[in-house]
Amino acid sequence: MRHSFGSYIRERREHLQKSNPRAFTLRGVSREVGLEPSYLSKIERDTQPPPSEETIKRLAAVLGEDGDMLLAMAGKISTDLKEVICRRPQLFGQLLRELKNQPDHAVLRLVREVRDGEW
Amino acid sequence: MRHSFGSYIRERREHLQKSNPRAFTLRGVSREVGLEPSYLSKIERDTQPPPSEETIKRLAAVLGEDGDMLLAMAGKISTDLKEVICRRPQLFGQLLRELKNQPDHAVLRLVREVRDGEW
DNA sequence: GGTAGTGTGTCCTACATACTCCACACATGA
DNA sequence: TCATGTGTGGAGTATGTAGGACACACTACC
Repeated sequence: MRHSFGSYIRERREHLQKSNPRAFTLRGVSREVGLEPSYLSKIERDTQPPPSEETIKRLAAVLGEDGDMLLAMAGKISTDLKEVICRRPQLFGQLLRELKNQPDHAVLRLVREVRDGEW
Repeated sequence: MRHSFGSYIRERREHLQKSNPRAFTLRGVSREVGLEPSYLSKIERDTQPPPSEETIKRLAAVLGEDGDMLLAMAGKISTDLKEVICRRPQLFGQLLRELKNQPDHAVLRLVREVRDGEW
């Protein structure tokens, strides 16, 4: 992983700040997300571990980032995905371990297969 | 889910106890797993929430159960699977949400496809 | 030269997690 | 009858999680 959670958030926020200097200050974003500025500051500098799943999702929404990806950078998985797996743990466990070392395009092909119903 | 985590553990342990009365007492298993008997007792009666991932895995080994399944009953996912997903969160997120409502046999077919390299 | 807005440092807290420790009551066989 | 083994009850503890409160220093503006 090239970026830690915090440094990525900071980079993204500062990027957005370039085209909208007033809204995307640390204080602006923290207000929007519903956090204390000092807390977000510590998160962005990786002083503090990443926040909770819910907070990460709100943060993703405000920054226009993908929730699953941000959660992954925090080492977490969305509860709705967790439920999918927990409902059929052996089945999906097997599938995921099988796909672990497959290249992206192979997995993607599978996704399309299922979606387009080619079976 | 027909069973809670605790009641399932208890049932499985008592089943094994039938063919091996000395080894599969609550105290015997708790010693094997490395827990206090009172703690395991509370877990089996769902007084206490399920234990940690590591403990669940040791418990699964002692009881001859599938780790992923026991973890799932506790609402958890093995860290190795978590890592697989966190490495490519969007890809696997998409796949899992696509497969969420597919029947078992369809998913199983996918598993076999990948394993047998039919592509 | 105040004041408004920026990020940051330090301390604190409430709650959850993952257990242990010790005492107890009951049953069982020697 | 008494030591031994069984499950259980209640209390306590250590560590982690998820933040909040508040003061501070710097900058820019009027």
